[in-house]
Amino acid sequence: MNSLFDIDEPENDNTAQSNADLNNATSFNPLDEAVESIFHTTSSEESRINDSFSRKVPDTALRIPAPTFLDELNPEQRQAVETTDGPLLVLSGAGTGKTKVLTTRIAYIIQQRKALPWQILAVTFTNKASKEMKSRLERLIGGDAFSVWLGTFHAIGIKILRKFGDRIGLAPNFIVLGSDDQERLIKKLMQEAGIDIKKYTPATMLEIIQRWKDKGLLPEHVSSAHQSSFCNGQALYFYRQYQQKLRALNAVDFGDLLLLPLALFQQDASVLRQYQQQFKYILVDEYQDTNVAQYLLLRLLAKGHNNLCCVGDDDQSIYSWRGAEVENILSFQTIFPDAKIIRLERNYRSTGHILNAAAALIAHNTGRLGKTLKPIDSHNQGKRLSVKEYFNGNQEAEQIVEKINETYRAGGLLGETAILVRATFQTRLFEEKLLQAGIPYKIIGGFKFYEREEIKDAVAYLRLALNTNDDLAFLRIVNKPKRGIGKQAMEALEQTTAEKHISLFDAITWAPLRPAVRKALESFVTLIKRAHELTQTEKPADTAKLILEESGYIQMWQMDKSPESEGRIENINELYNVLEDFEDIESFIEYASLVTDTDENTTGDQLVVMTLHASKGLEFKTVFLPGWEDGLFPHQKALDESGDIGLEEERRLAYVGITRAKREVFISYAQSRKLYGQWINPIPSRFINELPEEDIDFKPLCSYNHFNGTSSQSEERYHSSSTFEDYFFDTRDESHSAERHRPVSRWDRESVSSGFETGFDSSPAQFVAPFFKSSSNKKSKRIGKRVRHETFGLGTVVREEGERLDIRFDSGELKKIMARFVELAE
DNA sequence: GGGTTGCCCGTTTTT
DNA sequence: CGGGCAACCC
Repeated sequence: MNSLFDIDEPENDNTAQSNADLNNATSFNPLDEAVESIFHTTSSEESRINDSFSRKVPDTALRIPAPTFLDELNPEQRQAVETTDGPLLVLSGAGTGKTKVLTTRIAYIIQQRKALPWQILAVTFTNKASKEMKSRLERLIGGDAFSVWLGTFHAIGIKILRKFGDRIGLAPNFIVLGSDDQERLIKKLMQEAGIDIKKYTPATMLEIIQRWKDKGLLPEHVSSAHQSSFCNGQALYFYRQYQQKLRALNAVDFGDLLLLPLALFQQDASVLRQYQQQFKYILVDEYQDTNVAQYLLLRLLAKGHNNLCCVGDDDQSIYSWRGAEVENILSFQTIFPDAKIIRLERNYRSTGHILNAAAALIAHNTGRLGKTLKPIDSHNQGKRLSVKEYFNGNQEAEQIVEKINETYRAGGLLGETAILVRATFQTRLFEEKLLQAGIPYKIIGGFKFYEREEIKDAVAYLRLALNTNDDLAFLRIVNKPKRGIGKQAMEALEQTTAEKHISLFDAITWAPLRPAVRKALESFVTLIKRAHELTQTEKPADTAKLILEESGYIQMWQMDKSPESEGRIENINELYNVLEDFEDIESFIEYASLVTDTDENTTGDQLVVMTLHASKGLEFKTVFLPGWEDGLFPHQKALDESGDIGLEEERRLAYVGITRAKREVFISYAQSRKLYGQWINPIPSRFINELPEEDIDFKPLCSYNHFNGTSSQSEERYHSSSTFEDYFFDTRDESHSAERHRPVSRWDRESVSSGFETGFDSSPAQFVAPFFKSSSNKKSKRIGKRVRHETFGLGTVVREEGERLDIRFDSGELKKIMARFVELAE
């Protein structure tokens, strides 16, 4: 068997036993009260709510108004709400009201007194989604919404581990590691083992480990079928080491928040049984993005009452690269033979053209469950999708921003518009243009608040103040600000740590240290001890303020004269604000380790720019989809690494993008794009060809005067391009254009390695990949080399044709010179 | 111990 | 092109 968590195997003693127990479970269970008291003792606030609720059950239930909320549902939605018992899969297409179904379903279950709020488990993927669901549920049923077990998979996992983690050797105050801590850890392990970090990167190693965890596999469960050849097959060894290290630190990573509850359930059937009995109804959002570990968790928990309702859309599965298994949703009916399937196909969001185009696109994928989205107003098709070609990425950004500016100035709302890109680097251009145009905007998913260096550092100070055994926090800040602690000192500390089995912090007392270093470290110890006292007496925000000031950390940034330092101090002040909302530092740290971005909600009327991935679940009146170029979208790496599977996922991403729009879609691509400082010339995305002609309005660059019927300014705009590049591409030799659309991917390093000069940027030389592959396709050894000519002086080789070189001299002149007339200049 | 240079490499990223 | 990091030098 692939996993020891394979729940269909009866020989698994624990599971078999719990199965037997569960078959005896009834909908009313005298154990409920006991279970409740077990589950609600740590969080005082929550237990208060739950206790008062449980005492007032009949009252509260009666006070729930008649279910008028059912009247707001269409027949399919209503069916999805009323089919409460047994396994149910709700195939919910984009914009068909799945959140409404989920929240109404919870309300309905409670109203029908099929379960008490805390007997319902509702899991989402993002904090944002759970927040949204909680507030909508509150509108339906009031304060009871807070008693429902509603949260992300990871938040649920943490809750379970805090309570029962000790049964698998995890102290209740374990810390949750962020990705940087994880990487640091695995890197250290690999270096200690003498691995060439360059060749086998810690990030890749972590990814392999993560995939195992996603599959619910502990090191001892990794069979040959799951083995990895990475790093000469040593990945498993490092997985084992890594887990040991985590345990020694009393830490878990994100994967563990799913994996360890599984391990716990496997090891301690009584714990599993308690949860199985508690959760009478389980609801899952975004089921298409669950991984195997999540699936196993759900299956185990649902064995109690068998009321599992999964909502998802296989066409929107875009996270397989992170371990999500579309298979979970595709084979739902096989796994649960008595499962009902309900399709939600009435789309309340988009126009006919948008839905047609999206449907035609996604129809190119195989292995779908299949569904057809129908618009509410089938008579009005709306506007066709615009597909537009631009000279280059710069012009694309400029004109999209210009277009947005027009509607903005005409009184349109920015909040109804989004620019959705494939890769984060694309946001840079838009940011620049939006800034110039003075349009309020928000880039989502760029820098996460809690991933910023200064925030991580501040949190590390708090962590260490709370627990001096937190070696990772220690490592992060021991020399920040500089205290003169270097490699030598750290090695001494680590050695002492290893010998005496004590923390790095405690090792200071024993380690052999040079006097100056000892003095520095001892005052650090005093500082942290004082910080610890502060945590006992002061409020969290004041504690943080005092620690960061007394440690000299704030001063460190104040002294720093780099342009970001001011922002860093602002961020720390923002952190104090966040801390105001917390009773104690422990709960803040937990929050900080689970929440990735605080500022997911836009303030005021702002345009949003974000990746397609980040846009899932959102909707906008107008959506811009720039950069539809083969190599960028679909992304070359997805194609290279996963072939047709990768292509299909990219196509689903395109589907997600299009279906975000209510009214208008603007797809575009550029003939040239700057990548890694060099120009490349991609071809239009193959997805564009998959859009039905009757749903789109295609505007190629060369024929703008024929196609543009709406605005007379358009022509002028094309010619008033503001950059050298625009001008250059506008006037360049037309003989190249015939080659422009050759279906050759140019999104790789090879294709940009040869090129010729733009002719405008004299120094340093800028390269432009040709529209065609250079006649001699062999790689050139001379391009980019600095050379000296007797009369023209220094220059850079920009093109090579046998012995004939094109050289851009520093004077700005471009000349053809035979190689023998120049010498290499070093 | 700390600053500097030179080389490598570059998706997406709910938690 | 630019960030990150390791080797290298003061």
